[in-house]
Amino acid sequence: MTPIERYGVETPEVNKPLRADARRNRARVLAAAEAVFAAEGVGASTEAVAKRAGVGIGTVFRHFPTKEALLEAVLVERMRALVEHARSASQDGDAGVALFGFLEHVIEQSATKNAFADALSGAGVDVTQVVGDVRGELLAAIDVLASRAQAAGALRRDVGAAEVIAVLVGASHAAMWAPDAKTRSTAVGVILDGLRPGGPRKDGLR
Amino acid sequence: MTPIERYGVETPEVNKPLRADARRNRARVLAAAEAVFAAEGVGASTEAVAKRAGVGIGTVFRHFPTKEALLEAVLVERMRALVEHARSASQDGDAGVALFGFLEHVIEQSATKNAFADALSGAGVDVTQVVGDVRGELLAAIDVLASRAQAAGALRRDVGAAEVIAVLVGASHAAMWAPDAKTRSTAVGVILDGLRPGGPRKDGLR
Amino acid sequence: MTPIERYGVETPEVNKPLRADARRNRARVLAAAEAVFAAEGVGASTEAVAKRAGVGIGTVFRHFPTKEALLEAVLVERMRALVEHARSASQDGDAGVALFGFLEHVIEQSATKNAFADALSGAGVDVTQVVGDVRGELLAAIDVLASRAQAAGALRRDVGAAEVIAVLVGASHAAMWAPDAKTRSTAVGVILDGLRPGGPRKDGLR
Amino acid sequence: MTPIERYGVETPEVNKPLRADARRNRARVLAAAEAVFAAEGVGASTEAVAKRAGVGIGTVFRHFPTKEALLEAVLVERMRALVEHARSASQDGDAGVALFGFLEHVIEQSATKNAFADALSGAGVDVTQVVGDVRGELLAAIDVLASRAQAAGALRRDVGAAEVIAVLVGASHAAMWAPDAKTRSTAVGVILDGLRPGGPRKDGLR
DNA sequence: GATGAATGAGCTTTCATTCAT
DNA sequence: AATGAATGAAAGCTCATTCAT
Repeated sequence: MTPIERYGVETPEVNKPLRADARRNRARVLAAAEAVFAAEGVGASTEAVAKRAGVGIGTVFRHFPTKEALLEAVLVERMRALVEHARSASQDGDAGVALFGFLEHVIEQSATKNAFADALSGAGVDVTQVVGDVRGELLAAIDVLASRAQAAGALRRDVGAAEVIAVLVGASHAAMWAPDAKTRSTAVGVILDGLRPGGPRKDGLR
Repeated sequence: MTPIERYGVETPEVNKPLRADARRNRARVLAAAEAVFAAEGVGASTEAVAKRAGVGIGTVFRHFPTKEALLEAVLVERMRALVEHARSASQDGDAGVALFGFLEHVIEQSATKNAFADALSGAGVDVTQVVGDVRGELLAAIDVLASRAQAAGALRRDVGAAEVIAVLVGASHAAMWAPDAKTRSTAVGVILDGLRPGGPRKDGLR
Repeated sequence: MTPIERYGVETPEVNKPLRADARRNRARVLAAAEAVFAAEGVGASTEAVAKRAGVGIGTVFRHFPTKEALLEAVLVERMRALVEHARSASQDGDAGVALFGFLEHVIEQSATKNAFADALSGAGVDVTQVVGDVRGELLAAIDVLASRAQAAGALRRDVGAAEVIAVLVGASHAAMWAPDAKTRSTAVGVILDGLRPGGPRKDGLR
Repeated sequence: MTPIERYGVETPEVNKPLRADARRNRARVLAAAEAVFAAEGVGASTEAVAKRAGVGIGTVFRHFPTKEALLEAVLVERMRALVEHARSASQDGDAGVALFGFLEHVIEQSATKNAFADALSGAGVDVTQVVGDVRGELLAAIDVLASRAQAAGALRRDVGAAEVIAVLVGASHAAMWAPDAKTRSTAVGVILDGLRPGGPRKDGLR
């Protein structure tokens, strides 16, 4: 379910046909912002977002009253997509495949889409209440994946959802930093290996 | 060789006393830039750096012709410190302790010092030739640590210096993202565990 | 005749019931504009007026094609109220009480209602033809008050309606400027005293 | 003494020759602002001020960090001029001529220079500490004029400096409002007459 | 007729960079 | 060599006005 459809949820049959264009524009602005910020970084100008969305700059500010609000909305959007993905992954029969498949998918995207990993870390934006809500949902969704994986013996028992996310953030950045595909693949493999049981050394090395 | 001494390179014969203050100023500006950018992010104004250094803004631009050059110099400075640290760590008797001690030290700093981890990843700045040089030095220094650790059986044999750095970058970001000390400690432990031998699963899961 | 009825003038035959809401809206917008501009100054946004009036911004512009037209309408409205007041004051038996009572009432309001005095002076708005009509009516109404007061020996004979209004404008601003009630009362008293006979010094001081 | 020379006071002989141009520019910006705001009102753009001063817009903001600060500086400048004028007027032999000459001079300027009278009333700008200081000086300077005039029997005894200023503000606005020279002259005369002794009517009309 | 979303010129403000002193 | 005043190109944001619904 895309965020656009959420609107439909609150307006089951018909409500205000007036807002059809507004809705369309809000979605276009959000998509444009996602693309522009991914390509040029959060320093990209709001004007660039407007141009990309094919709307006037006033329209951007009508929907998102400050640039920070826009950034936040993009963040929330990205996190929401993660939540969706995590939830659908939980349907997978094999709990281990479900968890690690999800993690690898996210990491893969990060390597491509500049600053996608930052969606998880808040990327310089002061995370507010709104983000807090989605963050909770993400934690819950990943908790499901993690618990099932632990029950199936595919995940270390000493980590919770928060730790899994932290490791995911780390792996994403490792993937972004790696200069070539081979390094990236190996480094990510190493990090994810740390999550598998057989885990913490018992030899006292640390 | 400190970055300051590089200036001496351009005056092979004698170091004129005239340049004493220039040298001092360059160092002060660099230190100020490091502090200011760490505290306020790379968006901080050059003027703020000048003020912190106690010099006029013209002086900053005399030493670093653009803001990007200044950022780059800070980056190089940070990486050089890493190189120094890695080199001195190689002196440690226990190769495993040497490597992991170094890694944990760097990660610890990252959690504290805003954007220190970004020094390794280039932090939005287009890394140029100059950085390339230091990066080579860092790779070499870490290669020494890694090789010795592998010889001592403390590090997986399928990773090289590049992979170790990638994992380090990842662990640093994981540490930065973690909301509390316990999560941070566990997540970092998990990631570093992945580097230890006993490594890649043999069960065909990946 | 209220400003609302002017609409009727354009529909000489019948007042279609259709226009009932339009009329109501025009009045609500005008009242809202008066309140908003008084509270926030003429810099207040048209949107704020619409919100206060409980109508869409499009409705405001339907009734008043530009912001200046809206300001002008507010001005006319205020002046019309003054005219009404002056006319009803002329009914008073004592011509002196009628005039000075009117003046003091206007001044009192000025001290309270931000920029009320500016209604008389045009307050930065280019006064156009429409205002000119009401201004004529005001001059006439005050001329009646002044003439009667002069006949009764309560007003200097060397002033006409224009001068009385000028003095009234001055007294209003003096009242607005005065930092406290005592200063205000004394200053206004001084200014109005100048209007009473016994008037211009004959001692050659000016 | 112009505001420019005040600088000289603090730098009796030589000090920082560097600031010669800065001083010149500050004065030019201030003069330009005074002219532009007088001509177009306080809504005039800062850019217009810069253009008029023949400097870049950055220069305006270097000297006055916000537009409000610029407005305030203009205000202070105007008030300071008033203070100077009042002080030099106090030198006049005839105390009555000194006071009324000063008042008429100010009023005359108001009629010409748009919004000059507003310098006294704060004209929509939130008056801050700085303005407060000058206001105190103005009160003191006018107090001298008023006291001397009262001693000489040229001014009502029931008014103080605050009341004189309030009346002055009123007279200025009356002058600004008056549509023609004759009305202006008469109205101003009437208001100033109220300040002369012989003052409050004793006939019980008020 | 009413609505409010869209528009874009224009405003204030910041900041990297230049250059006269 | 150092200074900091001057510059002006953006950037974020507002608001009168238009127009599709």
